[in-house]
Amino acid sequence: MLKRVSLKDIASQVGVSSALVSYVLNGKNTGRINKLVAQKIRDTARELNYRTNQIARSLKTNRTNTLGFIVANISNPFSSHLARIIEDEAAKSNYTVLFGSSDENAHKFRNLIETFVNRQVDGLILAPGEDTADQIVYLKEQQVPFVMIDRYYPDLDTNYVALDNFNATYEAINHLLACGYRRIGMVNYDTTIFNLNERTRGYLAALKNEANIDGTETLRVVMNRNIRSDVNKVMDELLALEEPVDALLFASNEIALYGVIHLNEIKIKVPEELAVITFDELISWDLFYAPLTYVKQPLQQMGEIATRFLIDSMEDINSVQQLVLPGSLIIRESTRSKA
Amino acid sequence: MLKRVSLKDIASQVGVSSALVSYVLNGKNTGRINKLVAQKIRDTARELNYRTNQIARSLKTNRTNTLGFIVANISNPFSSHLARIIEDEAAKSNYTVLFGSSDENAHKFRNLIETFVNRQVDGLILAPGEDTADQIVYLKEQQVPFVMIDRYYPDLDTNYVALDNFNATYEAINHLLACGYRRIGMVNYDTTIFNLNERTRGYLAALKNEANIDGTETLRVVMNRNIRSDVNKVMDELLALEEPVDALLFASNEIALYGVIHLNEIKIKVPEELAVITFDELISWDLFYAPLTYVKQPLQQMGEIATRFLIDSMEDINSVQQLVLPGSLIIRESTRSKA
DNA sequence: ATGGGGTGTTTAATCGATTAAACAAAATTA
DNA sequence: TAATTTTGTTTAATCGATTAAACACCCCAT
Repeated sequence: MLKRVSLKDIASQVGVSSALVSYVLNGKNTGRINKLVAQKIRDTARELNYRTNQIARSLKTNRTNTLGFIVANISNPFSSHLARIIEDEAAKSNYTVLFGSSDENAHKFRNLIETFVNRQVDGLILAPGEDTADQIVYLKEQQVPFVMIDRYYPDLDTNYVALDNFNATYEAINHLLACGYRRIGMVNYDTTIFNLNERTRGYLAALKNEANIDGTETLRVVMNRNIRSDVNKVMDELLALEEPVDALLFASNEIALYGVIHLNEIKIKVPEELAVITFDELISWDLFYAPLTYVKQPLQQMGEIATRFLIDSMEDINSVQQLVLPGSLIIRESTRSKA
Repeated sequence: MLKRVSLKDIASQVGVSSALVSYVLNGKNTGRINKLVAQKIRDTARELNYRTNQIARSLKTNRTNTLGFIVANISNPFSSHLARIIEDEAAKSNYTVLFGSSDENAHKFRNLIETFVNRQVDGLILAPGEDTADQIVYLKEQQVPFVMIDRYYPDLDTNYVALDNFNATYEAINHLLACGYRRIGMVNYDTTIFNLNERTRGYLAALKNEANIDGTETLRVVMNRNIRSDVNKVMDELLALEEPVDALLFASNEIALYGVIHLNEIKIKVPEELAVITFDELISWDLFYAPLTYVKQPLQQMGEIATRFLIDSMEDINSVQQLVLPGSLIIRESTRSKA
């Protein structure tokens, strides 16, 4: 890499001190600087193609103008879409975003936090997985500004923005009931993650309150380690019940992907034999012959608000803001009303 | 953010100079340092939870141990998968990867390069879009180590690793011919991007050499700005020809996504009425009732090799390595042999 | 003429880590 | 015992930018 042009190079070329060059290029002390000299400095900077050495600047100012965003899984479209939104939003406030993917692994999550903190990011946006509460507490102790997105710990007094998972799921189930479905199953992860369990709670509450049905019988969980085979297994179970399910709610886009592929394999007709609802807006849902009904999350808002909350926290570490946002149900072919 | 622990803090706690602390923690000068003192320093560092200030280290060493990866579009699974591979590969050599998405926009591409260079990344991995040749030339002039991946300029003497697009496409067409299809169409972008045009070249060559067919008549291009409606339009055209196409090659996963959704809409049966081949391994291909045949790119290899080439270039800026890799055709339902 | 107020610019310390070179004390050799 | 090596540690410069404080003028009012 060619040696880069520094303030000093400009200074010596123009014949002034590097301090003056710094003042001019940063627009400080503007009142007093000789206009001709200032112009000369600017011209020379352009001519030499000067670029600030951000490393040196950061060392002195203790700010990197960088945010870290740790997603659960970068290859999940939910994460990559959010990443895109946050990147754009942060850019408006002159921040660059670094990404990391924890792959739902607490150990990797910890490493990423460490990496980001070592690189002196100014703040963190986090979608934490299981067993990460200690890390969150640590960040709070260290007074590192951060905000949680999508996932959060309700008991911890931290910034967060997330979907109102309980009500979003409640409405989804309500929709199925309104379409005449009664044997409604659900497939969720076996997890301690709050927002996923809120979905289960919404499912059970809707069935109970709206139709006096006990959903526990048709609720199934799958393990992250053998997600695909587990999904296949529990679906087979639910469809082989004495009174089989006639509708199925998948608690995540990942579960739904495997679930729908399995429906293709075992040639179950949607929605005639089984109605399907899932979470998140994926183009994949349109490749299926019966485009899937889904709970759309307000990604744009979530990303913007998270960035806002974080920046507020960076200005005042005591600022704590929390928000849950409503989802919207996008109704399509896969939940057509029962004849 | 709490004031962080520095070398000096450890030094004063132990009662030695910060130089000695630096030597110990970096394992230099190991021969001469008193073992007890060294242990004490290490213990104190742990006790105070010391983390190197990478900013300060970078300023001095002129290395950030950071690579920049600019993808064409982070929400394309091709990109995010590659990002994941490169991240893991780079980590093995102790590099962190920063990501940026140019969204196929030359202006954004330029900005990202600037951002990364200002932040002193040690090297760049690039998937450049259209009109970016000037940027590539600039990087070469500035002697910034970089490698191109997936996309490259054949005329520029730079590092790259990419798919052998010509032969991969040739084989895909050959497969269709072998299955008995004769009216084989192709939908590609209207672009100057080399690797995409190689696909067109492979398509035409295979038809000509293997079956003496002139493919130009069934070749269609779409514009990036209205990609979805263009895809719909050209597909309708090809299916409405006097002699309609009985097979279709989509030149990218994005085109195929829209294309297959359209087939759902207009209820064309795959493969009975139309066989389909696409590029890239996407889970989406399995949501379609006739799982799609596709050209699989050797992503793992591409990512590993690109990282390798880049690191070689960082050690010796004159090192230039180029490689094209074969794809593999994954044959499935969407190209079943004609009865 | 003297002191006060602008104006324009420079000096010098600083951020935290690295590292060549210097130094001091102990150990070894002559 | 004096000279030399070895051992253990410190000094001080450096990376490049920032910025408070100092400085040197000039102008003007008392």
